[in-house]
Amino acid sequence: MHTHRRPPSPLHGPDGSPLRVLVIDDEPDLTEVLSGALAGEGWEVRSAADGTTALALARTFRPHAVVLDWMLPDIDGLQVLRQLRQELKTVCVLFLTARDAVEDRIAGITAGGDDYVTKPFSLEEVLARLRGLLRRAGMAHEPDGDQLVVGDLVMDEEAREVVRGGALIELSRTEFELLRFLMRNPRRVLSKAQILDRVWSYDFGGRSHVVELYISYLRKKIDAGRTPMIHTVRGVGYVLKPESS
Amino acid sequence: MHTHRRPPSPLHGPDGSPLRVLVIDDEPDLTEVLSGALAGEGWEVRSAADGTTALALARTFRPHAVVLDWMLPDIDGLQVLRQLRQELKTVCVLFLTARDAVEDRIAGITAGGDDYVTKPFSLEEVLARLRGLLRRAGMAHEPDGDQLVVGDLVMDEEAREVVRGGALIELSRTEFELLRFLMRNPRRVLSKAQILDRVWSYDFGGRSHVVELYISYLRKKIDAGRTPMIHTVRGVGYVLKPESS
DNA sequence: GCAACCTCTGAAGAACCTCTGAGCGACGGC
DNA sequence: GCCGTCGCTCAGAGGTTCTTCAGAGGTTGC
Repeated sequence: MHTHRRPPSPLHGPDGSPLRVLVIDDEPDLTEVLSGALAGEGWEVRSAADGTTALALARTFRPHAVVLDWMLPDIDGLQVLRQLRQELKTVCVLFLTARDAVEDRIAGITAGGDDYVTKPFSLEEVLARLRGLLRRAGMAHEPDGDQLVVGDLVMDEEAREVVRGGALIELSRTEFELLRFLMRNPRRVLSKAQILDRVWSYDFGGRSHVVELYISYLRKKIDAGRTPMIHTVRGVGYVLKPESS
Repeated sequence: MHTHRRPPSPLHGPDGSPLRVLVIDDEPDLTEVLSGALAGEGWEVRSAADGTTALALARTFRPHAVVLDWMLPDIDGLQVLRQLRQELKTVCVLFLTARDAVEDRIAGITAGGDDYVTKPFSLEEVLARLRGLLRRAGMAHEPDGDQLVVGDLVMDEEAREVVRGGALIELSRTEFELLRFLMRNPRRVLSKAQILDRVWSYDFGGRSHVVELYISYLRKKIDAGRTPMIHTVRGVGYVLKPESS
């Protein structure tokens, strides 16, 4: 299911070992999906459903990154964070929180280099944030920094800027995430289901043609009056590729 | 080019070794956040929760700078300072004190080149003070001195002066710190949470739209009638960037 | 103690984004 | 070629997010 990306090339940390991530969440479905996606990106994944198990596991697994649900059955998220920090000196933590739990004071989290994502989130968002954390922590993920390039189309993820042939292109949030997903998988046909799974939040009941709609928005902004880069593969999905092929 | 990319790059002292800072504070949350932020700026960080531990640690760790809470469970801050001074000849000390605590006594101390910040403080404030101390002590932090430049916008941190296109701009304290944070991260989208975590004090329960408000103040002063440099990225945050993109 | 200034709150309105439904067009099989 | 299916796009409702105003309360400096 999650086989996009050159499948089994594991990511590597600065020490040469493959990058390890620990997913801590008590909703089995969510854990499943997250783990799958992360594994598909080349991470070595483990998961735990509560804080105690997680901490025990972390001791031997020694993850480079942790995806941590703020609400756990046993221990509170901040506690887990502190413990983790104490035992592993360099670890990046990405929190998952309910939208209105932000008020519960996650203050200071982002200042310490960590980050958080509010539910419901899209996989793209989680993966992107994680990449950002890693990059900032110096465990280079992609060597070429935060520039995504396909043909004359360039995306700067940090600045959230997209440029084609020198012209700056304004994108909405969803448009941006869709394009990012396409650009991360150039020359590869992505099905609408795949796109929906990655770009839209996991609880989206999408019955309608959202993907087509947003593809059409993107085309208007990106392909407008130029040689098109977004191609439809009838009955299968869409591909993004530079003209030359 | 000019951009200060988030350093995985450690800071370096005059002797070439990475800059070391020791955080001495007995509130775990605060220590956590401070350490995280400092590490994120490229410091090598250690922390201690009381004076005795701190002094022992300092002996082997030999920090270039120390962030020291005035109120410690065991020894009094002044004592610690004296001891530190005796064992490390060149060390910069930044005190953390309660607002109404013994300002006069501390005033004497700062004469020695050290500095202090009163609680509750913002991370920006602590980090900036620390940079100032280092610079004054000759352990150059940023080679280009204390000028922040983004496009035609210039900030002199020491003088607390901001100029755009030749015109001097008056800013309140919060406005200044917000702008400084933006200017330290040009062309990079900062989320409201990040801004809140850095610019507002750590104990701020901020429920309302303070960030938006202050962004609007800044815009009125900085972008007024010019090509805007502060841009909203809907659903994500704000970016500061010079026009030429 | 007063004036000047600053910070934050609440609320209202504006701007913007997302998704739905529907109609039309394009493609491919027969 | 004709028809059915699949894909494209329009227009708009509804929701979310941003902006700004006006003012209360606090702080600072005189």
